[in-house]
Amino acid sequence: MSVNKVILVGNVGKDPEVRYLDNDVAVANFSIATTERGYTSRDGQTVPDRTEWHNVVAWRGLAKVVENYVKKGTQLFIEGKIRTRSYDDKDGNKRYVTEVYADNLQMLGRKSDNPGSSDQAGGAMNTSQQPAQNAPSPNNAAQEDTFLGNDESDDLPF
Amino acid sequence: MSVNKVILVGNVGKDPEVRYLDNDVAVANFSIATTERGYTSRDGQTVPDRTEWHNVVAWRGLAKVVENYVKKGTQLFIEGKIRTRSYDDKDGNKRYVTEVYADNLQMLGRKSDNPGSSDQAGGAMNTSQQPAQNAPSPNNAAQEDTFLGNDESDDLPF
Amino acid sequence: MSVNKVILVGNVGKDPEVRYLDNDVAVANFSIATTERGYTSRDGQTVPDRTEWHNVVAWRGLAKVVENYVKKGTQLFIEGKIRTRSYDDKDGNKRYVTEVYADNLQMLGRKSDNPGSSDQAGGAMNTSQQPAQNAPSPNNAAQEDTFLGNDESDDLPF
Amino acid sequence: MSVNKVILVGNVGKDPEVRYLDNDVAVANFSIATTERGYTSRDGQTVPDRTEWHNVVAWRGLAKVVENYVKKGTQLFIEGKIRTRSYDDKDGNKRYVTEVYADNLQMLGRKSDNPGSSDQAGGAMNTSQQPAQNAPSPNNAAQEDTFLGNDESDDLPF
DNA sequence: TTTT
DNA sequence: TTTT
Repeated sequence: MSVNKVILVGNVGKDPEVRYLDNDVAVANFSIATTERGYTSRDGQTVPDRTEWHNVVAWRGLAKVVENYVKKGTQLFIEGKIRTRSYDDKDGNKRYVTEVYADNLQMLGRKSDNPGSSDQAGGAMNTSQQPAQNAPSPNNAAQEDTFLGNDESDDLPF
Repeated sequence: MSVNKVILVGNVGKDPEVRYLDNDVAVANFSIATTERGYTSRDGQTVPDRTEWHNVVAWRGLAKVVENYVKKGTQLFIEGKIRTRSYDDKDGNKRYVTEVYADNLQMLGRKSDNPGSSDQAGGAMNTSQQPAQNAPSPNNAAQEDTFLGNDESDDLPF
Repeated sequence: MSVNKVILVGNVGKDPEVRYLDNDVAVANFSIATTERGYTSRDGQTVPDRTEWHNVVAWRGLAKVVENYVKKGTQLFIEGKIRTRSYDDKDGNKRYVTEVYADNLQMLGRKSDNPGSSDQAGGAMNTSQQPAQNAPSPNNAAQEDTFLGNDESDDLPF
Repeated sequence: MSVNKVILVGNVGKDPEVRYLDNDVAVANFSIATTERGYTSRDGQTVPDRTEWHNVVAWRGLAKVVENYVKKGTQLFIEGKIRTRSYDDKDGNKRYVTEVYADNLQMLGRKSDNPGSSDQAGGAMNTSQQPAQNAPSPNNAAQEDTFLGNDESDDLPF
């Protein structure tokens, strides 16, 4: 009876931090920036650009993709949800931090933009749409030419 | 390397059609309307309301929710993807129809609006968000039953 | 070159607070809850429901809609963006709070759910999609000015 | 009281077609592909990749961006709405075609990917959020002062 | 802290 | 064909 969805496209600010829990579960943390263009209003008021930094958290398979292919500057598409968690700061005060919990993550740009990336690099990891579970081939070959092999084009509608 | 996402909030036009395949997989079909408000532009031009009808397809668990709780007039939130499929019409011509393949579906409105619905009725069915979460800390008591029925089930299409 | 989009469907926790700035601009603040269903994993682990509270801010026309029609318990659809702003707490420490800045807001449920609402009450206020077009006609001419009126402007705080 | 939103990230199939109506309004048409990864299910069933082609329509400013910077292969983020329109085919039969009417469009990838693009080239065009664009708001009162000064900054909420 |  |  509710929906909590976030969609971001932006650039990663620093190389992500990835750690492994005792049970070998991977967790990645990084921030990504989105910028709203500034402008000058009719009455001459200038509104500058506004950059928002989002703290993103990714788990498991997604965290591994992050570990292997995401780095400072990478442009990403992220689909996830908002989560606010609390923690006690050094003075014992309760603090809150809001994060974007990633459910899906896609590396954007052309292959050439993600040099470190193998074919699977450019691919996507999805904690949700993954139809099977075991998800066999991560994000394989087929993806490389992301585009080419679409002979369906011909028989396309209209 | 790609995203195909649709989000709709609208009202169902007729009672859905639900059928079961040989393998007992349920499939539901129904249409939902979204309406854009019309307006009068500065130059006096009147633009009328515009209603769009979307053909929605739901499978498995989602189809069962549809079967049990969705009917003519029901207000729904739908998350899914666009799919265009072809078929041959009676004259042997190839025709195309574009549908919204539902991955998540939520009944909107108060419980009282969905009389036939039990707690789970008002709930959600989600083929995607599944067992994601991790984050421990709940978030706070007060909200607990904020919204009842939601059993998940997730599911999956082919 | 970036996208920052949030979509929420949830229930308002308390009656909203609406105030007017010196320039008569309205600002509304309220929180809305979204709940993720808990579940029991295959290994018997129970994950409880998890409710997230989102601080929402609406300006101008949207704030007025909030003032007139939104109250504790109201189910809303909200489209907006994430914004984190800082402030100094009583001890002079910099604190951060993340909010959802609403660009579009829709009251959900049947009319009967929103008793105080007139036709437009139940309607939507949209700081962005606004005059969108409708123009039935195919693709051409008639549609032409389809767009004009859209400038939008709206928004933005700070 | 309704929502009709589409979000796509994909690659353009061919160079777009852009034409100008008598009133100098630009209209762009092009198709973009999104691909769902195939997979092998637990029972050994192989599900191949599935590519979906979306017909996109952009107007005015957006169409000009398309004209100048989008070409075959360009990776795009598109936000828009679903629209189905009808037309009569050569045999006088009513046919329907579903399109994505773009409200926002972003070129993805690094600058180097969009060689022809100047700073604004790589930028975004938004028929909705664009605050600047003069053009006053047609639509509704509430929106009127839509923008003006933003001195509110000071008197911000909380 | 990123990007344009 | 729905809803407001």
